Amino acid sequence: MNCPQLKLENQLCFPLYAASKEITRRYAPYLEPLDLTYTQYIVMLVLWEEKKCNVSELGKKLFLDSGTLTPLLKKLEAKGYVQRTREQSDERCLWVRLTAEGESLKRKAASVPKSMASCVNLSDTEAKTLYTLLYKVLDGLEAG
Amino acid sequence: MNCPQLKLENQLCFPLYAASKEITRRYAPYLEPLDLTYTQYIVMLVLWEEKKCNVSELGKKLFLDSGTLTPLLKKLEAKGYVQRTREQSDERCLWVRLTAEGESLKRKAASVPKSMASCVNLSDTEAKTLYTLLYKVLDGLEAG
DNA sequence: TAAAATTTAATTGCATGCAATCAAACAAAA
DNA sequence: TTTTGTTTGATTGCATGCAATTAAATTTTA
Repeated sequence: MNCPQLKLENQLCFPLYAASKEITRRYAPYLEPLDLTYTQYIVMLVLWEEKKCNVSELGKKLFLDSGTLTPLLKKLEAKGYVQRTREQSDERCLWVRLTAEGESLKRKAASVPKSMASCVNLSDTEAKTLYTLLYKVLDGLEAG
Repeated sequence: MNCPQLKLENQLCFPLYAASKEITRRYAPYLEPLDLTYTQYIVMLVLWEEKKCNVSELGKKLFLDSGTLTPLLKKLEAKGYVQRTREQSDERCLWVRLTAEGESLKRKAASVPKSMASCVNLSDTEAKTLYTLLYKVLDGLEAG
């Protein structure tokens, strides 16, 4: 059976999947000194901006569910980077806050984005186009 | 500390990571009737083209290592889709071949790419641009 | 107010992914 | 031929990811 649409080279999903994995793998050496995995790193990115966030907000921002976040946040707590505390008035709500150590880690992380950018072989224009198209895909998936 | 480069919205990696995950998740309902996960699906894509492939070739094409492929291929074998046999002349080499059932699954898979394309909210031109940029990233990572 | 529905995390089970290591088979060199 | 190195998969251990379920707390409704 001849089926061009089933050829690997005709899939859009595949370079997306592969590039994502390879990029994540490339982050590892830069994140290792911070004792962070890539997923832990993007959680910290949110916390460095927000200071305080509950699990469902984190999940919405990062497209991650509680099955992923709960154990990950417990690990960040074990490392001493965050604190997990229940809301008094509604104990279903768990607040995640940076500790002083977690806050100070931001300084060490500041150089990571530049290091990574140098690994990606795109011009500023190309990077911006890619960024826009990826968010268009994401928004489309959220809507659909 | 004010650090714009650490804002989530200024990361290129993040929409790449999130879009990849969401797309993979969107595939699940279309692949479920074939009894395939997404990763199993892309392995089958290669085999539908190649008929016969060893583990290292598969890994190179799909950016996956043996720690991922070995158990996955054993599952495909358990489902009856592939056959794993050692090369006579060099027993380190393991050939993966489609069974008749694996081959016939191609017919059922033929509609998957179109279904998925309808989930992605991009014009043909945008999709082509995205494709090109993603491969540029991938090639750059392989080279660097 | 009592029951039903909703919200929010946590848990469970399964499937990746990958680094590091191991083991077997083969190839090259001394 | 023995040793050394290389290639190829397999194994192990850790960290995601997600669907489905559960449990607790709160809100809505009858």
